[in-house]
Amino acid sequence: MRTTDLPQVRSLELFRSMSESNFDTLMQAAYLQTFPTQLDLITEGDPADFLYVVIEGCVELCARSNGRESTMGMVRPVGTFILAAVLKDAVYLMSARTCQKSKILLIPSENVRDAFERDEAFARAIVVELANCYRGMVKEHKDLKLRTAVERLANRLLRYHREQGSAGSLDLPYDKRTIASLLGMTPENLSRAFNTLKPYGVDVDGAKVHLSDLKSLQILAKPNPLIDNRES
Amino acid sequence: MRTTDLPQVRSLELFRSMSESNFDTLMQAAYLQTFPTQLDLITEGDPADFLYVVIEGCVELCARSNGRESTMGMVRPVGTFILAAVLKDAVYLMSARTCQKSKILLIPSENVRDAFERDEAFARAIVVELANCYRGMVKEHKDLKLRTAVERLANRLLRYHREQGSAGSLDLPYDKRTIASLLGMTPENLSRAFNTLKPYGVDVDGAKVHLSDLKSLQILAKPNPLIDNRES
DNA sequence: TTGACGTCTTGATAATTATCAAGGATCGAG
DNA sequence: CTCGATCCTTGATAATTATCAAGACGTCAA
Repeated sequence: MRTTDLPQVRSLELFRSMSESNFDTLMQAAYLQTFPTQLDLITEGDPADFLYVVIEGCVELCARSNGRESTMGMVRPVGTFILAAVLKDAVYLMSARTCQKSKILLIPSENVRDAFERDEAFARAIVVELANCYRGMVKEHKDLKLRTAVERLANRLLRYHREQGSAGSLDLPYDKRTIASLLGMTPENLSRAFNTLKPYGVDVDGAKVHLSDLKSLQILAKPNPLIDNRES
Repeated sequence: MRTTDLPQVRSLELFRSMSESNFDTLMQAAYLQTFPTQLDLITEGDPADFLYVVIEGCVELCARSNGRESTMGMVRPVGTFILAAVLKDAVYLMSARTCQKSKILLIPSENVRDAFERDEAFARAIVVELANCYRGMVKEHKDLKLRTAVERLANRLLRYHREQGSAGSLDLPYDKRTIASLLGMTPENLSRAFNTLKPYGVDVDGAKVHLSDLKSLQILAKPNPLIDNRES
C-alpha cells in the first residue's frame, strides 16, 4: 500500500484510536485498490478472506436466491462491509459490487482478527461498527415488515431530504431500479408509488425530487426514528 | 443473585472464558430473575439499561410502528438480546416479552461495557455473539425479500424438521399466530399456506406437522443454507 | 444524424396478500 | 358440565404488488 494513502485510512473512525504499531502491522498486510464500476468484489457463499472498507465511491450489497435478486444495502465512504463474516471466519452472506469507480481497502481477515485480539481500542471500534451494522439491518427489517411500499418510499424520501439539508428538494442517490430493490419493490411499482405521492407534494424529475408539502407527506409517512434515523 | 445459579451462568458460551475475577465482578452487579409468561420486559425506544440473557423459557422480540406490530424473533436458552443497544449505549430498537415463564439474567449495561474493556476473552465472546445476531438478521431479511409466503413457510418447516432430528414430523415451537408474524404474514394466510403445502406432503394437526414427501417439499422450498442455516 | 441500448413509465392483467366476517375447536374457570 | 374466551380456519372480498407488453425518453457511439 502506498504511504501517501495511510493518513486517509488512519483518520477513519475504525482505525483512529488504535496504537501506531498495531496500525502499521495491519496496513502492511492490507491493499488499497481502485476498482472500476460494476465490478463484482465478492460473492455470497465464498469464505471471508478480506474485510472491505469503502474509502471512495460506492458499493452495492445484494443477495440472490432462487432466480431472484435483491439489493440489501449500499455502502458509502467510510463504511465497512462483511465485518461479521470476517470476525466469525465464515462465508459471506451477501455479494458486493461497485456501482461507481471506487477506492477500497482490503484487509486480510486473519490480520483483522489478530489486531482485534491485540488492540483494545481497535476491538472497541470494531464492536461499535458491528453494532451499527446490526441496528441498521434491524431497521431495514422493521421497515419492510411494518410498512407498505408507498410508506417505505415516503419515509425514504423524507430521510434523503433530511440528510441533504432539508432544502425542499433532494437528489435520488441511486438509479430508480436500485432504490426500488432497496425498498423491496419492482421498478414498475416504484413509478406508481411516486404517482401515489404526487397529491402529497412529491414531484419527480429524473433524479430530482421536489417536496412541496412536507406536512402532508409526513402525515402519510408517519416517520419513526427507530426505523428512519441512521445515526442512533 | 444466588450463588447456586452461578455455575449455570458461568457455563454459558458468553462467560465461559472470562477471568474468574471479572466474572465475579460482573455477577455481583447482575440479577437472575424468574418472570411469568406474557410479561413485558422492555419497550422499544427506552434506553438500554440491561443486557438480557435468557437462561430458561422463551422471549419474543417484536416491533411496532403505526398501528402495526410484528414479531422480529424468538430468543431461547441460551441467547442474549439487545446486545447492540447495550454496547452502543443507545435505545432499544425492539420490545421484548416473555412467552413462557422464564428465567432471565439481567446485567447492567455499564458493567457489560466495563467487562468488555477489561476482559479480552469476554470481548471476543461478545463479538461472536453480536456477529451471530447480525447474521441472523441478514438471513431473516433475505428470507422476506427473496421468497413468497408459501416458500418461507416451506423452508421454515424444513428447518424445524432438521433441528428436531429429521424424523419425518415436527412440532411447531410457537403459536400459529406467532409463526405467522415471524414469517411476515397474517394468521389467515398461514392457514392458507399450509393448505397450499398439502399436495407436497405437509399435514398439520394442531402443533404437529407431518412431512410425508420431503423431496417434493424441498423442490418447492429450494432451501438455501445462506438463509436457512442458523449455525453458520 | 441515426440507430442501438438502457432506463423509466404506463396500461392491462394476474398473482399474491390482507381484511372482514363468521363458524368450529379447544381449554380453563366457575 | 357450561360458559366464555381464545385460537384457528374458511369464505368472500378488497387491496396490494407483480408480471407482461409496449412505448417514451435520453445517452452514446458510429
